[in-house]
Amino acid sequence: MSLRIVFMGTAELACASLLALKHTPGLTLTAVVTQPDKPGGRHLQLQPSPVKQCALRENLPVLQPVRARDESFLAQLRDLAPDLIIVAAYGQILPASILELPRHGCLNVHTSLLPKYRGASPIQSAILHDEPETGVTIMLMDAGLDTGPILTQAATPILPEDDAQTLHDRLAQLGAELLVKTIPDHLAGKIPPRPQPLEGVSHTTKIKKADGQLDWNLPARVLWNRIRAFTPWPGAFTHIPAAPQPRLLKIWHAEVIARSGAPGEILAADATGIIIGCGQNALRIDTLQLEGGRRLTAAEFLTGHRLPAGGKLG
RNA sequence: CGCGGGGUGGAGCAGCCCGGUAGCUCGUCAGGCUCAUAACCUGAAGGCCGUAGGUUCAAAUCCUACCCCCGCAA
Repeated sequence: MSLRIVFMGTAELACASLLALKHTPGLTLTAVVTQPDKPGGRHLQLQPSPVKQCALRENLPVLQPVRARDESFLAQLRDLAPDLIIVAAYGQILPASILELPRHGCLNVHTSLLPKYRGASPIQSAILHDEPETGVTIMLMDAGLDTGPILTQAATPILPEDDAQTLHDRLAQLGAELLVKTIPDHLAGKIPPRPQPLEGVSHTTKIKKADGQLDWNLPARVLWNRIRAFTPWPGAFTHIPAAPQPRLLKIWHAEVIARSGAPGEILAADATGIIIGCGQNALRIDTLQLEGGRRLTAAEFLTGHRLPAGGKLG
């Protein structure tokens, strides 16, 4: 008798887990639940979520309730009679009525080492806080926000070359692997759910576009972490002086170097990078993008744009 | 029809408003200088100016449609 599973997820992060479940023998994905298509992209056209696209490629049935708490959806879910629900980056709070529905409960894949970084932006937060490592947690969901008891965890170091994208990809993979390893043990009752410690709890909030604005008065190390945390979204940015008005300049990649200068000042600009003074030390920008243009290396950028030393960014 | 920027020799940009010899930085190639060089000097190659129409004596430049890239917003 195959185990009946309903998968609930929306963001790209969840796709790896969905695929892993799909290819695990002994499990039957009876439905994939994801958020409704939303207008987005350049012409605000309706776009299916990454999970929906993935589910359709895998020929899995898709449900897109506007509100997961609605009675009509609950009725649908009951008809599916899931033994287990897996939730990953779904984007809606689930009511107790859903959490209590499957006899094996609802498992959540969360990309942090809980109880640290509960909430919306665990990956970015770990980078911003200069953590040496982060990881994924598989937990049994309860009514709170990422407060459920822990089943399993796996850690991964945050490397200097990591940004939110690379870390996201690695955690998505790690989470998927951990998930399929955890499920059989959980079903067999071999994993006692471990309540989250009260010590070390922290919360993250949704990242806003404005968070990407770089304040050059901050130490280079802090800005470096911001750049990595906000790549690829929302992007770390500053402004370059221009007429009639300053132009948005996105910073994709930079490194901290030992050098000092006025915050925001262009200390040097050559093929090896564009060096900007910070509150402490300096940042050497390697990869950047002017609004309207594509992403360029510092060398490419400088062949077509003048950035005289002494100019100020902000 | 959400707002906006852009497609110009291999790369990045200027020129477009005020139509009329396609320019700059870098790269490539050749030669020179040098102990030497990614440095410097000299020279050369390389472009149907996104596509298709239109206006005009003449279009990269003005008009129309389409394709593609990008920023904002979501």
